[in-house]
Amino acid sequence: MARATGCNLETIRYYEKIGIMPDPPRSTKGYRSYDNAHVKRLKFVMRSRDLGFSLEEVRGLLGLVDDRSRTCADVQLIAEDHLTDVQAKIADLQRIERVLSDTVARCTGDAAPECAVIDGLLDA
Amino acid sequence: MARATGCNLETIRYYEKIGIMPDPPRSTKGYRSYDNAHVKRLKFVMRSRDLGFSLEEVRGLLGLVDDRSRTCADVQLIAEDHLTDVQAKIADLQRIERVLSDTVARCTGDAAPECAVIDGLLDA
DNA sequence: TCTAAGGTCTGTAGTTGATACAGGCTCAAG
DNA sequence: CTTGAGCCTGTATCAACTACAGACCTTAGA
Repeated sequence: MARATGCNLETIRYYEKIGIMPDPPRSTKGYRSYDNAHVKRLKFVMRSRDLGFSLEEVRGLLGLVDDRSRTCADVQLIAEDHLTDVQAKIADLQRIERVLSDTVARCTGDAAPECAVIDGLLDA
Repeated sequence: MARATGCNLETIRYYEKIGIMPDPPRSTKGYRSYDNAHVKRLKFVMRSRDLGFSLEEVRGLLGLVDDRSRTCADVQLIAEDHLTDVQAKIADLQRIERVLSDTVARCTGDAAPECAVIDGLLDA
Protein backbone atom coordinates (compact mmCIF):
# COMPACT_ATOMS: atom_id res chain seq x y z
CA MET A 1 0.00 0.00 0.00
CA ALA A 2 2.94 2.31 0.66
CA ARG A 3 4.08 1.80 -2.92
CA ALA A 4 0.56 2.10 -4.28
CA THR A 5 -0.11 5.43 -2.58
CA GLY A 6 3.34 6.95 -2.15
CA CYS A 7 2.68 7.14 1.58
CA ASN A 8 5.53 6.34 3.92
CA LEU A 9 5.27 2.86 5.44
CA GLU A 10 5.73 4.07 8.99
CA THR A 11 3.06 6.71 8.43
CA ILE A 12 0.49 4.07 7.46
CA ARG A 13 1.21 2.17 10.65
CA TYR A 14 1.06 5.43 12.59
CA TYR A 15 -2.40 6.11 11.13
CA GLU A 16 -3.43 2.61 12.12
CA LYS A 17 -2.19 3.12 15.68
CA ILE A 18 -4.12 6.36 16.14
CA GLY A 19 -7.25 4.94 14.55
CA ILE A 20 -7.31 6.97 11.33
CA MET A 21 -6.89 3.74 9.38
CA PRO A 22 -8.64 0.54 10.52
CA ASP A 23 -6.66 -2.48 11.71
CA PRO A 24 -6.33 -4.51 8.53
CA PRO A 25 -6.75 -8.28 8.42
CA ARG A 26 -3.52 -10.23 8.86
CA SER A 27 -2.04 -13.23 7.15
CA THR A 28 -1.24 -16.31 9.22
CA LYS A 29 2.26 -14.92 9.76
CA GLY A 30 0.92 -11.56 10.88
CA TYR A 31 1.42 -9.61 7.66
CA ARG A 32 -1.12 -6.85 7.02
CA SER A 33 -3.22 -7.26 3.92
CA TYR A 34 -4.94 -4.29 2.37
CA ASP A 35 -7.70 -4.03 -0.20
CA ASN A 36 -9.06 -1.27 -2.42
CA ALA A 37 -11.15 0.22 0.36
CA HIS A 38 -8.01 0.72 2.44
CA VAL A 39 -6.18 2.35 -0.43
CA LYS A 40 -9.11 4.65 -1.15
CA ARG A 41 -9.34 5.67 2.49
CA LEU A 42 -5.62 6.32 2.75
CA LYS A 43 -5.70 8.47 -0.36
CA PHE A 44 -8.55 10.42 1.14
CA VAL A 45 -6.46 11.01 4.24
CA MET A 46 -3.41 11.99 2.19
CA ARG A 47 -5.38 14.49 0.12
CA SER A 48 -6.94 15.98 3.23
CA ARG A 49 -3.55 16.31 4.92
CA ASP A 50 -2.19 17.83 1.75
CA LEU A 51 -4.86 20.51 1.98
CA GLY A 52 -3.67 21.19 5.51
CA PHE A 53 -6.47 19.57 7.51
CA SER A 54 -5.17 18.41 10.89
CA LEU A 55 -5.50 14.72 11.74
CA GLU A 56 -8.34 15.62 14.09
CA GLU A 57 -10.11 17.39 11.23
CA VAL A 58 -9.45 14.40 9.00
CA ARG A 59 -11.03 12.24 11.68
CA GLY A 60 -14.09 14.47 11.49
CA LEU A 61 -14.22 14.22 7.71
CA LEU A 62 -13.84 10.45 7.86
CA GLY A 63 -16.73 10.42 10.30
CA LEU A 64 -18.94 11.54 7.46
CA VAL A 65 -17.54 9.02 5.06
CA ASP A 66 -18.15 6.27 7.60
CA ASP A 67 -21.47 7.42 8.97
CA ARG A 68 -23.89 8.40 6.29
CA SER A 69 -26.30 9.80 8.88
CA ARG A 70 -24.07 12.84 9.18
CA THR A 71 -24.69 15.63 6.75
CA CYS A 72 -23.16 17.90 4.18
CA ALA A 73 -23.68 20.77 6.61
CA ASP A 74 -21.31 19.07 9.10
CA VAL A 75 -18.59 18.86 6.49
CA GLN A 76 -19.16 22.42 5.39
CA LEU A 77 -18.53 23.59 8.95
CA ILE A 78 -15.20 21.77 9.16
CA ALA A 79 -14.09 22.93 5.73
CA GLU A 80 -15.11 26.55 6.30
CA ASP A 81 -13.33 26.66 9.64
CA HIS A 82 -10.27 25.32 7.96
CA LEU A 83 -10.55 27.79 5.10
CA THR A 84 -10.66 30.62 7.62
CA ASP A 85 -7.51 29.24 9.27
CA VAL A 86 -5.74 29.04 5.94
CA GLN A 87 -6.69 32.59 5.04
CA ALA A 88 -5.45 33.84 8.40
CA LYS A 89 -2.15 32.02 7.91
CA ILE A 90 -1.74 33.55 4.46
CA ALA A 91 -2.35 37.03 5.88
CA ASP A 92 0.22 36.40 8.65
CA LEU A 93 2.81 35.16 6.23
CA GLN A 94 2.23 38.10 3.91
CA ARG A 95 2.83 40.49 6.79
CA ILE A 96 6.01 38.62 7.62
CA GLU A 97 7.05 38.66 4.00
CA ARG A 98 6.69 42.43 3.83
CA VAL A 99 8.74 43.01 6.96
CA LEU A 100 11.41 40.55 5.90
CA SER A 101 11.81 41.81 2.36
CA ASP A 102 11.85 45.44 3.52
CA THR A 103 14.54 44.60 6.02
CA VAL A 104 16.63 42.49 3.69
CA ALA A 105 16.43 45.27 1.11
CA ARG A 106 18.17 47.55 3.59
CA CYS A 107 21.05 45.06 3.95
CA THR A 108 24.29 46.29 2.53
CA GLY A 109 25.44 42.68 2.34
CA ASP A 110 29.02 43.69 2.94
CA ALA A 111 31.61 42.44 5.38
CA ALA A 112 30.83 45.04 8.04
CA PRO A 113 29.30 43.96 11.32
CA GLU A 114 26.53 46.59 11.08
CA CYS A 115 23.34 45.07 9.80
CA ALA A 116 19.86 46.40 9.16
CA VAL A 117 18.25 43.05 9.95
CA ILE A 118 19.84 42.81 13.36
CA ASP A 119 19.13 46.45 14.11
CA GLY A 120 15.52 45.97 13.09
CA LEU A 121 15.13 42.99 15.37
CA LEU A 122 16.83 44.78 18.24
CA ASP A 123 14.87 48.01 18.05
CA ALA A 124 11.45 47.22 16.61
CA MET B 1 10.65 39.11 32.89
CA ALA B 2 7.65 37.07 31.77
CA ARG B 3 5.38 39.94 32.75
CA ALA B 4 7.71 42.53 31.21
CA THR B 5 7.88 40.81 27.83
CA GLY B 6 4.63 38.88 27.59
CA CYS B 7 6.65 35.71 27.13
CA ASN B 8 5.44 32.56 28.84
CA LEU B 9 7.43 31.75 31.98
CA GLU B 10 8.09 28.16 30.93
CA THR B 11 9.26 29.35 27.54
CA ILE B 12 11.91 31.58 29.11
CA ARG B 13 13.24 28.64 31.11
CA TYR B 14 13.11 26.50 27.99
CA TYR B 15 15.20 29.07 26.12
CA GLU B 16 17.64 29.02 29.01
CA LYS B 17 17.87 25.24 28.92
CA ILE B 18 18.63 25.13 25.20
CA GLY B 19 21.11 27.97 25.42
CA ILE B 20 19.16 30.67 23.57
CA MET B 21 19.09 32.70 26.78
CA PRO B 22 22.09 32.76 29.14
CA ASP B 23 21.90 31.32 32.65
CA PRO B 24 20.98 34.36 34.73
CA PRO B 25 22.53 35.12 38.12
CA ARG B 26 20.59 33.73 41.08
CA SER B 27 19.58 35.10 44.44
CA THR B 28 20.76 33.31 47.57
CA LYS B 29 17.52 31.33 47.50
CA GLY B 30 18.03 30.34 43.87
CA TYR B 31 15.65 32.81 42.24
CA ARG B 32 16.67 34.03 38.78
CA SER B 33 17.35 37.74 38.48
CA TYR B 34 17.22 39.41 35.10
CA ASP B 35 18.45 42.80 33.93
CA ASN B 36 17.79 44.98 30.88
CA ALA B 37 20.21 43.07 28.70
CA HIS B 38 18.23 39.88 29.31
CA VAL B 39 14.96 41.59 28.49
CA LYS B 40 16.41 43.06 25.30
CA ARG B 41 17.75 39.69 24.19
CA LEU B 42 14.46 37.95 24.91
CA LYS B 43 12.54 40.58 22.93
CA PHE B 44 14.94 40.02 20.05
CA VAL B 45 14.20 36.30 20.20
CA MET B 46 10.46 36.87 20.41
CA ARG B 47 10.46 39.22 17.42
CA SER B 48 12.55 36.78 15.41
CA ARG B 49 10.21 33.91 16.28
CA ASP B 50 7.26 36.11 15.42
CA LEU B 51 8.75 36.58 11.95
CA GLY B 52 8.91 32.81 11.68
CA PHE B 53 12.62 32.23 12.15
CA SER B 54 13.27 28.79 13.64
CA LEU B 55 15.15 28.60 16.93
CA GLU B 56 18.22 27.43 15.01
CA GLU B 57 17.96 30.48 12.78
CA VAL B 58 17.53 32.66 15.86
CA ARG B 59 20.67 31.08 17.26
CA GLY B 60 22.46 32.12 14.08
CA LEU B 61 21.15 35.67 14.34
CA LEU B 62 22.13 35.86 17.99
CA GLY B 63 25.59 34.72 16.97
CA LEU B 64 25.98 37.98 15.12
CA VAL B 65 24.66 40.01 18.01
CA ASP B 66 27.13 38.28 20.33
CA ASP B 67 30.11 38.11 18.03
CA ARG B 68 30.75 41.35 16.27
CA SER B 69 33.36 39.72 14.05
CA ARG B 70 30.54 38.15 12.03
CA THR B 71 29.19 40.23 9.21
CA CYS B 72 26.08 41.70 7.67
CA ALA B 73 26.50 39.27 4.78
CA ASP B 74 26.04 36.33 7.20
CA VAL B 75 22.76 37.75 8.42
CA GLN B 76 21.60 38.52 4.93
CA LEU B 77 22.04 34.85 3.99
CA ILE B 78 19.92 33.66 6.89
CA ALA B 79 17.23 36.24 6.26
CA GLU B 80 17.06 35.63 2.51
CA ASP B 81 16.81 31.87 3.00
CA HIS B 82 14.01 32.46 5.40
CA LEU B 83 12.27 34.87 3.04
CA THR B 84 12.35 32.22 0.32
CA ASP B 85 10.77 29.73 2.74
CA VAL B 86 8.05 32.18 3.63
CA GLN B 87 7.27 32.89 -0.01
CA ALA B 88 7.03 29.18 -0.76
CA LYS B 89 4.68 28.68 2.16
CA ILE B 90 2.47 31.52 0.95
CA ALA B 91 2.28 29.97 -2.51
CA ASP B 92 1.34 26.58 -1.01
CA LEU B 93 -1.36 28.07 1.16
CA GLN B 94 -2.78 30.05 -1.74
CA ARG B 95 -3.07 26.87 -3.77
CA ILE B 96 -4.84 25.23 -0.84
CA GLU B 97 -7.08 28.21 -0.41
CA ARG B 98 -8.19 28.03 -4.04
CA VAL B 99 -9.01 24.34 -3.83
CA LEU B 100 -10.80 24.70 -0.52
CA SER B 101 -12.90 27.68 -1.46
CA ASP B 102 -13.85 26.13 -4.80
CA THR B 103 -14.92 22.98 -3.01
CA VAL B 104 -16.79 24.70 -0.22
CA ALA B 105 -18.61 26.82 -2.81
CA ARG B 106 -20.04 23.62 -4.26
CA CYS B 107 -21.45 22.61 -0.86
CA THR B 108 -25.19 22.68 -0.67
CA GLY B 109 -24.90 22.93 3.10
CA ASP B 110 -28.10 21.02 3.59
CA ALA B 111 -28.99 18.03 5.70
CA ALA B 112 -28.30 15.49 2.98
CA PRO B 113 -25.39 13.10 3.30
CA GLU B 114 -24.11 13.95 -0.20
CA CYS B 115 -21.28 16.42 -0.04
CA ALA B 116 -19.07 18.01 -2.65
CA VAL B 117 -16.15 18.27 -0.22
CA ILE B 118 -16.19 14.59 0.60
CA ASP B 119 -16.68 13.64 -3.02
CA GLY B 120 -13.80 15.88 -4.02
CA LEU B 121 -11.53 14.29 -1.46
CA LEU B 122 -12.60 10.80 -2.45
CA ASP B 123 -12.22 11.22 -6.20
CA ALA B 124 -9.53 13.83 -6.81
C1' DT C 1 3.11 35.87 64.87
C1' DC C 2 0.54 32.92 62.16
C1' DT C 3 -1.60 31.76 58.00
C1' DA C 4 -3.13 31.72 53.37
C1' DA C 5 -2.40 32.99 48.72
C1' DG C 6 0.53 33.35 45.33
C1' DG C 7 5.14 33.12 43.12
C1' DT C 8 9.22 30.46 42.11
C1' DC C 9 12.08 26.20 41.81
C1' DT C 10 13.29 21.49 39.44
C1' DG C 11 12.15 17.77 36.73
C1' DT C 12 9.27 15.11 33.91
C1' DA C 13 5.58 14.20 30.61
C1' DG C 14 2.51 15.58 26.93
C1' DT C 15 1.44 17.91 22.41
C1' DT C 16 1.33 17.21 16.62
C1' DG C 17 2.53 14.46 12.80
C1' DA C 18 5.30 12.00 11.64
C1' DT C 19 10.29 9.65 10.96
C1' DA C 20 14.08 6.55 12.23
C1' DC C 21 15.96 3.03 14.05
C1' DA C 22 16.91 -1.84 16.59
C1' DG C 23 16.31 -6.44 16.61
C1' DG C 24 13.75 -10.23 15.01
C1' DC C 25 10.95 -12.96 11.66
C1' DT C 26 9.67 -14.44 6.92
C1' DC C 27 9.81 -14.98 2.04
C1' DA C 28 11.41 -15.50 -2.73
C1' DA C 29 15.20 -15.97 -6.03
C1' DG C 30 19.39 -18.01 -7.35
C1' DC D 1 20.88 -23.31 1.41
C1' DT D 2 22.05 -18.71 1.43
C1' DT D 3 21.39 -13.94 0.68
C1' DG D 4 18.90 -9.95 0.39
C1' DA D 5 14.74 -7.80 0.77
C1' DG D 6 10.51 -6.97 3.12
C1' DC D 7 7.69 -7.08 7.10
C1' DC D 8 6.91 -7.17 12.25
C1' DT D 9 6.86 -4.65 17.05
C1' DG D 10 8.36 -1.26 20.03
C1' DT D 11 10.83 2.63 21.30
C1' DA D 12 13.24 7.02 20.52
C1' DT D 13 13.61 11.37 18.12
C1' DC D 14 12.34 15.96 16.02
C1' DA D 15 10.40 21.36 16.83
C1' DA D 16 8.88 24.47 20.08
C1' DC D 17 6.72 24.64 23.48
C1' DT D 18 3.10 23.75 27.41
C1' DA D 19 1.52 21.63 31.58
C1' DC D 20 1.80 19.60 35.40
C1' DA D 21 3.68 17.62 40.32
C1' DG D 22 5.63 18.52 44.44
C1' DA D 23 8.64 21.40 47.01
C1' DC D 24 10.13 25.75 48.57
C1' DC D 25 9.82 30.87 49.43
C1' DT D 26 7.72 35.49 50.09
C1' DT D 27 4.45 38.82 51.31
C1' DA D 28 0.08 40.82 53.02
C1' DG D 29 -3.54 40.65 56.19
C1' DA D 30 -5.73 39.11 60.79
